[in-house]
Amino acid sequence: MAEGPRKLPNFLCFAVYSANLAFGRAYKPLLDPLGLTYTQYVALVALRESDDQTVGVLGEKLFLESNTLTPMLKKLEALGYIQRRRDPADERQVRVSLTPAGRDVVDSNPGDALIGAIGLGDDFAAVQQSVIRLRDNLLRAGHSEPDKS
Amino acid sequence: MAEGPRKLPNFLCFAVYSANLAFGRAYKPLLDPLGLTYTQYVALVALRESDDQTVGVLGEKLFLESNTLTPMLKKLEALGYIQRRRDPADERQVRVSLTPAGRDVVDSNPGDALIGAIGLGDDFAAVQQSVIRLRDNLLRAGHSEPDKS
DNA sequence: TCCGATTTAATCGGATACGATTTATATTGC
DNA sequence: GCAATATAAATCGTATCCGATTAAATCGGA
Repeated sequence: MAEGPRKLPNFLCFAVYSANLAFGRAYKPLLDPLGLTYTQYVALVALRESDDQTVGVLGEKLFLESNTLTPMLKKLEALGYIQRRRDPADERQVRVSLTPAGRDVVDSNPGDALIGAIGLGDDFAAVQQSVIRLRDNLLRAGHSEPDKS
Repeated sequence: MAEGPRKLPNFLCFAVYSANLAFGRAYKPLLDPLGLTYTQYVALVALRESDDQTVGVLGEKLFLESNTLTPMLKKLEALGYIQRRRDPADERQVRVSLTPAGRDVVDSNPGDALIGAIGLGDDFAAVQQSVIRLRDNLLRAGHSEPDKS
């Protein structure tokens, strides 16, 4: 996981870990006035894509499962930003949708205030693609690793 | 925070967020046999750099504070991987060092098993530097933002 | 000296993550 | 049609994160 000397700054995993912390802290002053946490905001962005998503489908997009999502979605419902209801056609599933208030909040794009702070310039898209590729490679490796051939 | 259409895959923050989740999941099978979590392992790497670091100095390296570190360090101490003791010259500070067992664990470089899974090839160093730059820019923006001139 | 301000770590409460289990519903095989 | 299986979400316990507060020790100025 590290290239040169085995110190923290040479660990790619630590760069990603600490960058994630930094994003959370940068978003906080933007989201606090809305009563939202960073993760809750990300969930609202995912919910903007379509109405009546199941918890499972939402979890695939967010790389989370119901153990994490259920409490968060209940909180977002209590805040009035989403609606949750059992699917009448399959009572096992819960369908989640933005309320008008939730759509207003997410459509205000509070993260735009950070675009200047990122400071990657023309590299923005390239870095984003690399991080996504890294993520997908790691997840793929994890899925197929239990293969002890 | 997003460039093109405002969907989750276009958010750099989400790429970083989900890549961090992916790292944690990729590390888990490597660290479970050692009884370590991902964050605990990162702390051990930071502790390898020098003996008798204070909680505060360690927190600067990890971008964490005592509210997060203290419970984690107590756990690492209970596992026998580190030693904690009050500094006799300044009883406010706690000095932390790896035990021989802790040094053995971290020197085994368990993360090396992931180098192949990352799959960034020659871009490894460039991506790492970009993510670090991104992190530092975000943190800098947060520190000076409370300036209401 | 001595008392207020500062510093350091620890504590506390709320919000994720996540493995493991549970509950409720749906599907399948016979 | 019904028991066995499978699936979806929820629940539970543990471990981070983090804002806010607390406790203890040190420092500093009059």
